[in-house]
Amino acid sequence: MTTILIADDHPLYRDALRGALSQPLNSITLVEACDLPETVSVLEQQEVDLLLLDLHMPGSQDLFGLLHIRKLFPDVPVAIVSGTEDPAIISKIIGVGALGFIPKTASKQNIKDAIQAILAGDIWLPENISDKVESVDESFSQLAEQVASLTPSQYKVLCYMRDGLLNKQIGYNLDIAEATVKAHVTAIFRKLGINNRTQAVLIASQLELEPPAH
Amino acid sequence: MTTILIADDHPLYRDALRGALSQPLNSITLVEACDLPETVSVLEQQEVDLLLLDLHMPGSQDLFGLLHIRKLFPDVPVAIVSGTEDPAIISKIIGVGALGFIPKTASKQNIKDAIQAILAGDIWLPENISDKVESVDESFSQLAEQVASLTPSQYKVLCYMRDGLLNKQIGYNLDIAEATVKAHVTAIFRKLGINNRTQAVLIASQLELEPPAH
DNA sequence: AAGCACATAAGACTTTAGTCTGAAAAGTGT
DNA sequence: ACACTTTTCAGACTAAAGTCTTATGTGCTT
Repeated sequence: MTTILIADDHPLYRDALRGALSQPLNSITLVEACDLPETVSVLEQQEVDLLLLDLHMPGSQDLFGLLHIRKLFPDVPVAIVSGTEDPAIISKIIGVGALGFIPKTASKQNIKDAIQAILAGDIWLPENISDKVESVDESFSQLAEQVASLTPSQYKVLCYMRDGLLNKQIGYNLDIAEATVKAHVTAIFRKLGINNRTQAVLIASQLELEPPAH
Repeated sequence: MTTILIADDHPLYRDALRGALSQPLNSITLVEACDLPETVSVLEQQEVDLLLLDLHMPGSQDLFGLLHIRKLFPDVPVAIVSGTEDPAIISKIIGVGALGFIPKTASKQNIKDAIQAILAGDIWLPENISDKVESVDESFSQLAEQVASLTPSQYKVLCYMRDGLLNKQIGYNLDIAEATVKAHVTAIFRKLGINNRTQAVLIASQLELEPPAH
């Protein structure tokens, strides 16, 4: 019995994925989520054998969200579903720990192949670009490691910093004291090897892959 | 007599452009620049009838640099040369005031056509994507307008802010007092409708179009 | 000549940011 | 049970950010 979690904010595409999965694969359980917090919540509650994650979900923040998931649930295989087909971006996705990349233009047969490969422990990429995917450069993987070393609370604080909030506002949102926020901020700076919040915001927004579409 | 300025940091591609231009068009003068400050310097010194601008030049910062050029020299027609072919990005480029977009994969004939069209005052786009280019949404064009309203000094200060520098360091780099930097920073906040530097950095980095390649 | 935008900057001030020390509670894994 | 990490936060402090006011000089426009 295999459990697959579909995390995508687009209901229609969730339907399409469900359709592509239910037919070829039997004895699977499908679970769905439409934003990042919900995805985390599902992963906490039940065992999941494969996560199909859309990079552009609300709260996901592209690679930033993927790093977060990888950090919290290192044992859950993750395949990224996205509309992008840029080899440079796909390289980074793989470099950050995803086991596969499924373009939204993939056929049902491709999706089926991909999922079976990933469930078997392989890395799966679209054929036409698998040779274009290179290993990411050292500075990026170092950055990814540093961001991945953040604790969940530190991650949340960094998310709010990236939205331009003051420490006081972050504390209000997370329902903790400003002193605690400051403690987290200092810890983040240490781990990222920086010394002010502007640099932290820059690092966080470097993990965005596309310009904001809205 | 027509003067064309080629601004591209890649010497080989400058050569290629030069080759594509010297043959079909006669009675033109070619000038070259390899980074943004040099481009500005050339535009200050001589009349230029067309600027072929690479978005990814050192110091250029993508749309940020284009906005800067458009602000300083609103009468100089600008065509963007870039490797991207993403319609969303091209839409923004046109929305920010460029008169044309020439993909780096364009043929000599295409380049010739493009330049003649733009010199004649038309907007030129690659055929295969000209129908996919949409008008950019209101919030983005409003953002672009606000950034374009910055004075040259304010632009420079924002550039340094975006690099994570302190006011004191910015003052040292620009050889002005920290008090002056603060005055500029406050003016920038007013124009952008924000109240702290984190938000300024976010706006500036939203005008980046691709993740840093290096 | 007068007006205007811009750049420069000092002074005084309030508010955030950020560090350091220390400490207590809660959870995690062995 | 023990060690370890994480989260929480206070107090005291230094540094930086940001506002407001005022002012001088320059260059450009009308």
